[in-house]
Amino acid sequence: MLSNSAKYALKAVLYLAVYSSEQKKIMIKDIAKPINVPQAYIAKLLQELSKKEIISSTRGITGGFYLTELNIKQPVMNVIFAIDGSYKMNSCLLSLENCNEHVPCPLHHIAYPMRAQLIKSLNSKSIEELAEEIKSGITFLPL
Amino acid sequence: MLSNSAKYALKAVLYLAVYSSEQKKIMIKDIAKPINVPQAYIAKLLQELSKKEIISSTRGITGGFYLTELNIKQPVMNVIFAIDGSYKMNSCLLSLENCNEHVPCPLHHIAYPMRAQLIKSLNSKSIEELAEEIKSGITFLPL
DNA sequence: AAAAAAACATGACAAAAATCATATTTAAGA
DNA sequence: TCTTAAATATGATTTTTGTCATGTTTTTTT
Repeated sequence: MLSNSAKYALKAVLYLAVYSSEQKKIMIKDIAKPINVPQAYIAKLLQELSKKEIISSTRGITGGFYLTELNIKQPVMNVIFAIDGSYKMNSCLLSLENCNEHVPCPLHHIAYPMRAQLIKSLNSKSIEELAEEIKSGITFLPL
Repeated sequence: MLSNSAKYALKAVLYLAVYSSEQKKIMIKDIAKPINVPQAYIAKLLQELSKKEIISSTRGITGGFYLTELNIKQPVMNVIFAIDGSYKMNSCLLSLENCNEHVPCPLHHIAYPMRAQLIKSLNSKSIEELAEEIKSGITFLPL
């Protein structure tokens, strides 16, 4: 449903959403430690997100990763899609190609409604909204 | 959330639930084809399920796999646990060890209620109930 | 008792995912 | 313009997961 990579990417993006801005870029090494992900690994993921313009970055000294006002308004789902593609999230619980409302697999009625709801939530929640919840102590970033 | 192996196992068990009985054992080669899973692979999985007494089997000529009345009354979740263990199914969407109601991760409020609901359903639905739905054409086995 | 046909056990192999390493490019400051 | 410190690009390595192959044990039939 969600690759390890996507999970790591989400943690990093939320970290950036809380602690970075256009005026305050953050270096890869300062992201890796607090979110508890190997530096070289998260670097690769952030580069991919940057290329796809989910997040922003500048090179050179004083460079780093950050989120623009535009970046932070995006739905959380964008991060997941950028890393995993849409297949993983959208596929049926048994990974059956042709499971649908008209020809449902044995678990469809159990699993589909909840996945649909989850997808809806991830599409309607922005990165910013989640960041606000963290800032106000309603939710917590990893560890 | 669910390994490939668990998905294959579920398909096989549901196939047995629909087509087998103590009087009608089914050979591995006759299970593999209709559920569209490599024979050697599903063999290994069914042996594991048999050892853990989720399903039944007898050796020798006229042998095969089947479900007893007792086997078929089990919750669907048993199959998943037998193959994947409980961790995969129970872990938080971000796989954070210490995410819980009191210290929720940023996605907890979005994801947890749905996972809880899914787990509840998989624990309360028996293999038999799903098999009945297949028999009556409400749901469909793979392909 | 021997033969045949099934599950069972074990481990080898392959593919994918996760992780790590190295060299290159870019931007700022001296 | 040179040096430095950052992201970027590329690909190698490791680990995990999925797949396949081979031989062994068990049960029934002849």
